[in-house]
Amino acid sequence: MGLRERKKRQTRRAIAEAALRLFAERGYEETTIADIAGAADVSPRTFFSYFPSKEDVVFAEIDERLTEVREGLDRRPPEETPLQSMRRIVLEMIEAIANEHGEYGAIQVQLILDRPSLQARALKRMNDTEQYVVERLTELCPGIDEVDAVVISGALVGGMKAVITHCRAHGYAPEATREAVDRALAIVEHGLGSVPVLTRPAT
Amino acid sequence: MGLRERKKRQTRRAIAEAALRLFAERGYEETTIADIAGAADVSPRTFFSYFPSKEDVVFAEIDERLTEVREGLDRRPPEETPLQSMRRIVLEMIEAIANEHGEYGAIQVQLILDRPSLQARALKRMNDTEQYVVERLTELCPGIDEVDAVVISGALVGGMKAVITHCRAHGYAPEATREAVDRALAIVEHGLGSVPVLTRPAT
DNA sequence: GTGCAAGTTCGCACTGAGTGTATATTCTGG
DNA sequence: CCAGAATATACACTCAGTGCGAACTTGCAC
Repeated sequence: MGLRERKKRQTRRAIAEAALRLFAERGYEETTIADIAGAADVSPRTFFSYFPSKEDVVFAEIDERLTEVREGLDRRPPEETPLQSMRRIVLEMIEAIANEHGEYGAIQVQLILDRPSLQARALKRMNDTEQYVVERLTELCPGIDEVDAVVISGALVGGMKAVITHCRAHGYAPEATREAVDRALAIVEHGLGSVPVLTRPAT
Repeated sequence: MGLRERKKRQTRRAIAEAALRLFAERGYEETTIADIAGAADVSPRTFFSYFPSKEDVVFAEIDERLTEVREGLDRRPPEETPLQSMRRIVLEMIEAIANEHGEYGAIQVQLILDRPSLQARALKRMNDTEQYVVERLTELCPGIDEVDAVVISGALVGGMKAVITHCRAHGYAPEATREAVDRALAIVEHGLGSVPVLTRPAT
């Protein structure tokens, strides 16, 4: 790897870290591109050759994580059922998020949860992942009904979302996480019919 | 209702229609706030006292629709099970969308599907609805597990999303729609276990 | 009607995100 | 060391969105 590419990585990292640090210190809206560029020792214009927008810098790492999820889906051993794959990947992802806690990961999540516009972008990414799951699913199970595939994918990703939310609220204790994942997947597998309160009229 | 309020409604409508028309004619990015204001015969500054942003004008009607869904949830007869309520509300909503087809409804959906940033906002709204369903659910079924509630809500709204997507792709034929809704809800109710391809290893 | 208070529109000046472009700087391969 | 490519930067620009104060319209009391 040449000097050129190394420097590029370095600059990208410098910008991302400066941005996250400033966002944490003084807030997202209160930080301008000029501030970030100044802190990272580049020109404001250069910021945009590394990140297409101010929002994207928040998602830099998260995108890498989502790429890993996709790769995990692609690499799944053939003897696994789709549900087993999902369980494995979700657990891996939660663990990765939990481990990242010391760095800027927590700040990112905090930012995304606070700013509605960032929330919207995060949901878009989730949705893109959902689309990807649909594609893989139709590829994996030829002849599967289209509605089935979309609903299944939605339920799986929805469950993942639920677990992440739950874990953030209750810390990342490993057994509790595993429990939540299993509980979510049980519903996805056996249906809401297994939740009694839903099948009888409730006032 | 006084003259003041009538005029306000009128202006709001004029702005929204001018905006949608221009978006359809020359594209979203190619239309500036100044263009819209000019077409609606108001000052650019006035636009922002009716809509907080350019994006929001696209969602004006859709927000009303979502409000209706919430109201439908609030008004549900006590003898219905939550699943039955959901089926009813989804069918009502699809029908409303289908009827709106003659007006600017189609343009709105087209815009949202094309522009990623609008897509993100639409997903945010879906997610807010999901939150609302969770709240109603915990209110309706005291003592329900938190993970359960989030997964259930995610699956229901995911199913709704699936049906809307499916209907857009295949037209809004009433029986086909009902079929898709029932298919989606069947999966949600009885679980993925009822879809054979998922429970055995598939390559 | 007249006048006053409240609501509404508008013009103006401003900030900040993001883009196009031309110029300088830095790296790479020979 | 040099030619050419990649990268960084300065500059000028568009557009979304905000704050503010002045002008105007409406509702209401007298």
